Amino acid sequence: MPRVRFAPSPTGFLHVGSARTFIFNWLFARHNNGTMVFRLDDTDVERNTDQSVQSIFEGLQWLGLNWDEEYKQSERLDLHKAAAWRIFERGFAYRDFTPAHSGDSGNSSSQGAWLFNPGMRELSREESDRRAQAGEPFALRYRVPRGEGRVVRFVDAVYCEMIKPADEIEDFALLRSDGNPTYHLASCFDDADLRITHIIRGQDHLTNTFKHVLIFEGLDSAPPRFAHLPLLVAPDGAKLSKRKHGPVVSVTTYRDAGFLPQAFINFLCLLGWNPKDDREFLTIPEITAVFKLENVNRSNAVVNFTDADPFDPKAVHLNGEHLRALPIDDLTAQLVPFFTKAGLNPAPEKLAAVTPLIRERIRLLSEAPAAADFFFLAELPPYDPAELIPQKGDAAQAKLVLDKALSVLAATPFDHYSLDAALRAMAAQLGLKAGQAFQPIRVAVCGRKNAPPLFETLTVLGRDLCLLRIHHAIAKLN
RNA sequence: GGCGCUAUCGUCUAGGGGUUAGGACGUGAGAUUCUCAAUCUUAAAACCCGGGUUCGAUUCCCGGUAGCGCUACCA
Repeated sequence: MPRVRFAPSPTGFLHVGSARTFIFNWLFARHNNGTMVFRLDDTDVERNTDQSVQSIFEGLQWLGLNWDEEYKQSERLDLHKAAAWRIFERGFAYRDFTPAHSGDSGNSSSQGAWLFNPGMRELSREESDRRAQAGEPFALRYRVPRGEGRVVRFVDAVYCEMIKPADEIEDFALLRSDGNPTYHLASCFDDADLRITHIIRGQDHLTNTFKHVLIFEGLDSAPPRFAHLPLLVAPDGAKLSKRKHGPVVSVTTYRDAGFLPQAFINFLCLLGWNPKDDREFLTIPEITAVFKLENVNRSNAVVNFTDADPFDPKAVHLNGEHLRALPIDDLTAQLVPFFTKAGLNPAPEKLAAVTPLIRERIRLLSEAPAAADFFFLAELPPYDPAELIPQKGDAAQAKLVLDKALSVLAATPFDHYSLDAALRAMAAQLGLKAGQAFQPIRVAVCGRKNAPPLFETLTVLGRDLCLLRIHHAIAKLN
């Protein structure tokens, strides 16, 4: 039974790259009947914030994908330290008494020397113990095997076989001079201890993985399988970052803009993975059914946002499709908070009647209030009376139509078929095309030219309101 | 600088020694229609460059270039 983990560091909001990593882990777990572990990698006390923890949980809760076990790395600190010393006792690590680097990292000239700190590696156990005893500060470093032909290798599910000469891997730190474990140690120990079988994570860890397999060896633990995911990058090519790109990369931004989680997930899955057929609109069960790490590709994917439009057009399009796939009642329920936020408080029955009229006209939930406000406003916002006049008509004609409509609507039952028949008859009687006759009425009633189909709109609005608005429109024309 | 990864329409991608290089988004045109949408049809749009291997490379190999990543006692 596979066990996978998602291990975010709470140093900022949950961003779309992390979300995708979570999703791929989740899909792999669910596809293989495995276990999903959530682990908060919160060892960096300096940069961790509660707000970030909050944001991560908020984002994941919105996605609606669950996990089976939950851990906090900071609660396992003693375990990590003990693990480091076990590695030391097994001869895979040594104390390095060299003072920590003082800032400047531009050491391109010191080629070779960076691999390890000369001398320290060869210090006798006695001397090492004595200096430690004397209180001299030190870091604990991994003793990377040296010598001709020594290589470190692993097989990545996405990038295939990876091999690196051990001589190109530096003696990296396991414990800092303050005694605290580094990320690499904590992460690997936890992965081993939690019996993680597959590590699925961003490709930015691909080269770190060589160090990780070394740590697993020091831990006397068989390394898990690895799968590295291509990175999500911004249109400028840089790795998506909270720092550079701001809230457009935050999952909650998508939520607040009215994306459906299933659409967002669908979109993210298509970045670096595809089902090998021409389907693009996919439900979560559909994706789960066919998800394979082997179908993950190896090149970075651009999330195509701009200053003008913070969302990738494809994401928006997919959201529109998912919106339309939703049962009306579900969509209505999703819409409520967006109307509330816009200051409209639609009666539930009325909103339920409006939803089908706007469903094909919005791509984001947040677009709904602007598309349907006239259904709920007592008074129409001001509009240009010129809009009442159709293309090849004039004010007199518009007024004629509206006057006539007044009497027709007063006398017609307010259902779709009756209105259809009555208004078409009216148009014919006036010698006008349907479009010409309907525009004045639509604008009078909706306050704008582009709106849902007329008869349905009238029905939902109700006779009284329609007549009132037409009266107002006539007044505007005078 | 070193090491690694990657390279197909603007973007996401399929494909693969011989194809009209396929799909999707976006863009243009048209159909439908009471407007706008939705829907349907359609057009324009791509194999980074140079060498090999081969009868034939966009595909395989090598090199270059570019982008990205790693190169911390950050994660």
